[in-house]
Amino acid sequence: MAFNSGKKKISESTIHRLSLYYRVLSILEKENHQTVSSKELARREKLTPAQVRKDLSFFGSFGTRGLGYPVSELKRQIGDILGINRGWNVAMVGVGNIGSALVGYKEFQRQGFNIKVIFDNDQRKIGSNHKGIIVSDIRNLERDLRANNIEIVILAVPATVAQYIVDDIVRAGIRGILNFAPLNLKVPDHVFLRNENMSMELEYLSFALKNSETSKSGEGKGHKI
Amino acid sequence: MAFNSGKKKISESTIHRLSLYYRVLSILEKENHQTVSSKELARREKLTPAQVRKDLSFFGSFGTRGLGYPVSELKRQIGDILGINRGWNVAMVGVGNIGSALVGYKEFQRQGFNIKVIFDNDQRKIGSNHKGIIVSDIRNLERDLRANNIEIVILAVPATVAQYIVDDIVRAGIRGILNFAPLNLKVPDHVFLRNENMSMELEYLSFALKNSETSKSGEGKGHKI
DNA sequence: TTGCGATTGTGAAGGAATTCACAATCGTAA
DNA sequence: TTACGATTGTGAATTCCTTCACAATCGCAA
Repeated sequence: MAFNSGKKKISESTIHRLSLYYRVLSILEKENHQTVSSKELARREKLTPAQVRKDLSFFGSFGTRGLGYPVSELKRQIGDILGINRGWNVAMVGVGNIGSALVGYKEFQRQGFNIKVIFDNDQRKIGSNHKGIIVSDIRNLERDLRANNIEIVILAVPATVAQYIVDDIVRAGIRGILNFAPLNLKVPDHVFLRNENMSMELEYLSFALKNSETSKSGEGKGHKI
Repeated sequence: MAFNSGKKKISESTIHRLSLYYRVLSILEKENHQTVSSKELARREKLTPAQVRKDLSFFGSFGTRGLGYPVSELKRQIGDILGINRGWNVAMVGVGNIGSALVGYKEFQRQGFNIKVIFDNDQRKIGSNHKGIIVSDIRNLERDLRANNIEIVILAVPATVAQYIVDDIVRAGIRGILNFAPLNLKVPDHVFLRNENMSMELEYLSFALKNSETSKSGEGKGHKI
């Protein structure tokens, strides 16, 4: 393929799978593999080889026929596509249960998401040290987001106040928000909002277990009822 | 529609959307709405009314033409479909950052997932009290999972030990596992394993932001490159 | 009791994502 | 220098998912 000149639609699932490939490639790199085939990549992620090749083909041709893909090189390329090689300045808003756990979550840093500022409204927390970062007063949200060149905000506050805070965040010029609060937030069109709903997968398990009691299902994509 | 006699394939997305409907219905119930139309439900979740109706139609016909769906009744029905009304006994394995945050996560209980036991291998944590639950020694994993009739396990341990622990969990007869460790675990066919990958949505944001700099995209499903 | 606006439930159509299938092409070994 | 097994990249075929479009039918008002 020539180059990524033409505009193509990339599906959400493809992007999510790139994340998976990236993670496996990191592991393969540590295990000193030089190359990897679409077959092996697929096996590790429970996908088909064709799926892997198709996903990658949207962005270019990274492999060598007969050999496979160069592990480190492909990892770097996917990192470029996802935009995680460049690194991002991230702020955490809310240092309750979830928020403080995520501040200490190594995986984020490893993927290039650097938490630079933490906000809370609790006077007892403000000024305290969380994993080397001093908690800021949420009343200075807009000012401190700008001062630290924050590009992405992770929101881990109670649902009751989430919308007000999002409005502030948007006003500060932030265009990427990851929301952990269990509600649907409103943002302008130019802002990217993603929701992390941790109950969802538990509920899927619940559904699967409930229905497997009668109709013993294997590992297929869907479920019989 | 008659009844759910025939076996139909239900897609993963449909189940995930049921979770969304359930959450919105809980909110509508609190706001004292008696009925809700597919149009309104769709608006709140940024879906199409047809999608909402089709999803529900897989499981029965819950609405009234001209009126919409009865909020509380539909919520109960979806709860039944997802299997969350009956409640589940859940164990948390690993009380590090993520694990201890999730133990205190109210949303799980609210959806019928009751954390009954907590395990860790750290002698300093074993015996200590986490949100009213005494941390058990992971060496008693199999015994205590059985003793407490645990049906679902949430795994929040370092990637390095996750597979060993999963093997134990499977040996204890558990058939539902929610994994937070960043790796792909192997389980037998009869066990349902779901992965929660919190970096994934951040990486999607990264991709979206990176690509929006040039090709200003709106709120469509996919992304141009 | 009839008529009307609103909304569901669902086959059929349309669109999107996945898989198939194979030509192209690599590294390697004789 | 050629022959071969392996593997990619990709149009075409297929499968899966979403949206359309409309008959069916409800509550309500006159």
